[in-house]
Amino acid sequence: MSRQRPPLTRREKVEVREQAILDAARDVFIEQGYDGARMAEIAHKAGIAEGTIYLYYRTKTVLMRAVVGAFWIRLTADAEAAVRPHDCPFEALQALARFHLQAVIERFDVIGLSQALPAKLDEPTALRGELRSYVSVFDQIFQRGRDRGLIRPNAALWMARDVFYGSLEYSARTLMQRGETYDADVVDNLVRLIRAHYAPGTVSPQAGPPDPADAPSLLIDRLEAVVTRLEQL
Amino acid sequence: MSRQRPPLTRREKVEVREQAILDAARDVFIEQGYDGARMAEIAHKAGIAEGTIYLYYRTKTVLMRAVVGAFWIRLTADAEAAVRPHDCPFEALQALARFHLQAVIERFDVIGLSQALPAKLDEPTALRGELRSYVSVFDQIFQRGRDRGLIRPNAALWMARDVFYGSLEYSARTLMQRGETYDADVVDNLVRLIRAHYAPGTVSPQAGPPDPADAPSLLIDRLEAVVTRLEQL
DNA sequence: TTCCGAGATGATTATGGCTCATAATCAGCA
DNA sequence: TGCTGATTATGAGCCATAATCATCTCGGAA
Repeated sequence: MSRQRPPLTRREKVEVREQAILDAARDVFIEQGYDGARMAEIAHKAGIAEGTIYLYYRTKTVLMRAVVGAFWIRLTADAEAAVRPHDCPFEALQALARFHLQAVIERFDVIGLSQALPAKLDEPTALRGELRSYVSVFDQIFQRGRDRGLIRPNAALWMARDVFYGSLEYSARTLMQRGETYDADVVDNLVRLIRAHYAPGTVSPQAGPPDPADAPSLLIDRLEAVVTRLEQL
Repeated sequence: MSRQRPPLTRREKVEVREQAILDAARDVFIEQGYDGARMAEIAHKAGIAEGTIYLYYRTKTVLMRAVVGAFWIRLTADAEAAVRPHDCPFEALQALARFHLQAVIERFDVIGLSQALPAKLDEPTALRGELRSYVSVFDQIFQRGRDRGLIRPNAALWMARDVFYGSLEYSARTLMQRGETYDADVVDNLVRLIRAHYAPGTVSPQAGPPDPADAPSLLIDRLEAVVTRLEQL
């Protein structure tokens, strides 16, 4: 519709080409898998010659890493959007769990590629950043819950995170194997599970019941310790 | 030491060769990954010609499937052995969790290959049986717990299973990324988590109104959490 | 108009999975 | 113990495809 001739600078042209390659590569990788995808087909779909790809991405593996990285960045934005409306941490957790389970099932192929990828690259730093960003959406919710006193303060955040993402990923796999799709019960079960274990006051059944008589003196001890720490900042 | 000439029948010779190929393939696949592994090297290590491999395994993918399948069968036997001594279901669960986390960390490479594999095979039946057997070690323990009334009778077994294996697998990944190894706390945390949620009678604190008596303690919990975050800045 | 060089091209090379014509081996038999 | 047909092993070569590189294109500066 824009009648005006697009004044493409050199830099812009490069970016357009780069995006075209990325788009074509995404389609072909998803459809054919890593090994099945042929660079010739990607080049053809992007409307360039085969050799040109290598001016933008040194190898096939690097190209797929770029595709998968872009995917995670997009997914992170979507997850944040899904979580934003919820103020209550547990509602946010529920929303994130729903989003993640849905995403893993829908985009199973791409996510599968992500896991196969790191082994291929020499630098173990591959994808780390993107994955870390995605996963930290959970961390922020968990932190908020802790600040509001809805979660035990001594809970190890990373363990909770592992349970959350690990369970959902595994559930997605088994759901798909069984030929089923998204299952709300899985999400509910997981959120209740985490809630039960990380709720404050709920003394974990491992340690013995605290002696009520100790309560006031213990509280004062802890209070003094915290004040001391504050003073030292 | 056996002076006697081993009377190898044709069938026995075939089995020996098959095992030699499997062993060589396992080593090379682990060392080089699927794509990095060259059939020529596997053949060389097995002491046979390249073409001979194809008399035993039709393709490279089929060969790796055999390697991975044998691995899971062995792992299942080991897991059962680790669990056997424990009569109490929760002790058994703890033992299984320890074993699994250890195994996933030690054999991360092979297990990673397993996940990359199914996508490569046309038949979706690939590996299903072996994985199902391995995973059912958990199921048996959970069932026993239910029979003895230690676990809510209405609990969905497969969801518990997903949480168990999913959490451990994901934990193993993050532990390794962090350069750490086996961590007993992860196992303890998970077992307590499952115990808290699946114990009978324990109504999950869905929306438990906070007991006013807990207020001071909760306040300090929150204070400690905030200070901890402040310190980490 | 000529010239330049960054950028694009695709024929060519290198690699590795897989095939197949041929050779080696073996059990059964006289 | 030699003969024989069937079974099993071999590795040079085929082919698909990732990656390379000599060559070409073309916008813009002189």
